[in-house]
Amino acid sequence: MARDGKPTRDKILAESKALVLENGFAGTSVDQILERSQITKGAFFYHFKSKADLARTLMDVFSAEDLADLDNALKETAPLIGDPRQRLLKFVQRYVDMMATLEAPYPGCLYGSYSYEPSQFSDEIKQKISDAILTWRSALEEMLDETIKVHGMKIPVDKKSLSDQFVVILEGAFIISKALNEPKLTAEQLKHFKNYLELLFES
Amino acid sequence: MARDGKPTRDKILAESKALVLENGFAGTSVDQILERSQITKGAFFYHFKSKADLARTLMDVFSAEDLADLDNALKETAPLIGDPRQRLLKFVQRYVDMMATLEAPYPGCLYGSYSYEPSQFSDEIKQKISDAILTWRSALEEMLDETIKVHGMKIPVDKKSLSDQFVVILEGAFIISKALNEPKLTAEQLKHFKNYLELLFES
DNA sequence: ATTTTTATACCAACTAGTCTGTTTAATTTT
DNA sequence: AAAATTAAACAGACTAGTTGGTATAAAAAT
Repeated sequence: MARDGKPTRDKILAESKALVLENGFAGTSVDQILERSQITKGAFFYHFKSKADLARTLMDVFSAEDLADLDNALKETAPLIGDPRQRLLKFVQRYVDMMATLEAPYPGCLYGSYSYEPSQFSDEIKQKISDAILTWRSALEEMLDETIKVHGMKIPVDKKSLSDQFVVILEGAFIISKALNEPKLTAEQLKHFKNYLELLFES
Repeated sequence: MARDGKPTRDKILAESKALVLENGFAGTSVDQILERSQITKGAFFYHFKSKADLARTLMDVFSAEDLADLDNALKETAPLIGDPRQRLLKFVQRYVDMMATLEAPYPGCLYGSYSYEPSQFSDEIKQKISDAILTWRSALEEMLDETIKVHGMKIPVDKKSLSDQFVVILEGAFIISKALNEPKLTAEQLKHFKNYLELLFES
């Protein structure tokens, strides 16, 4: 048999992700990755056939984790499925709580990072980002549908764009939280989204 | 005296900004800027003493334009100062209308771009970004204060973070709009912020 | 009014160093 | 033995920045 390459590969992925969020992808050199990961060039190119291959893998891993977390949030709130309004609010609250624990601004989202240097990435990668965002849209739209069925809406608003607002606020809050160095800002912003939903679906 | 260098300088700034939003700052080479601007290296380094100098100038120009536009929006809505709720809503609607005219996703905001490769920029530049965002916060907070004095709030919410939400939604919407290639998304997202304010300050 | 000067604006070629990626041979771990 | 990794040299393209010189146009001097 042979030795296990997974720890090395995981270390490369973790350090690369952090570096990309600090420097941008184009601004991160392979040599920087080697230094942070404490590995050699041979090891890097053993695991990734190119820097572009790393970019793709980073996004694959990130989006898989992101969507797995969405899935968890849906499952955790599934018991409230009989009260869709409560379920929706609980879902949002889960992310409020998550962001409220941060002691430093969230280091950033690869969707946002990649979107600000789009020419560096292939269409395949951009498609993956788009797919992930649309998965969030669908998940929230379904919860909204159920809620509207039961409660109606205080004022008529566009359902699709309301679904998008969750991700929009997250992405925006990550940027502003970093720019102002205010770790709690993201949780506060999500709380406003929850407020908005509460006002829209008053009981 | 001598010939006028302003057109050249302006061309460099315009093309650089576009390139930075496409490739990121680190991902944009001076040679690329030369090619797009149809100038030579000598001309570039005549106008900017380094690439870092360009980064600083780009942000100076961008934030100045951004804050000038904020100032315009405040002045345009100043006649409604006697009805602070209407003024606030009109202020937001102005940006809804502006974003609704876009036929392609907004190319991006330099605050967001710079925030996703923070190591590339000096503290001075980051301070400029922070100052600009805080200026937005103050402007909205003042309008909110006046509105609350007259109308109160339907539910108690944090005023400072509510002020921030305008910029948060803009930044987030720029990213998601680009990622999904949906030009109208930004206007729709701002509309939700307006809805939220209307629900908070029902008459 | 014509020539000369001057500061600015700009160009083309060059330099020193960095970038990603390759190669090779030896070594370690299971 | 097979897989994972080190170490180091190397190539070719690209990087930011420099240099020495030239073009332009207005002002100054004649």
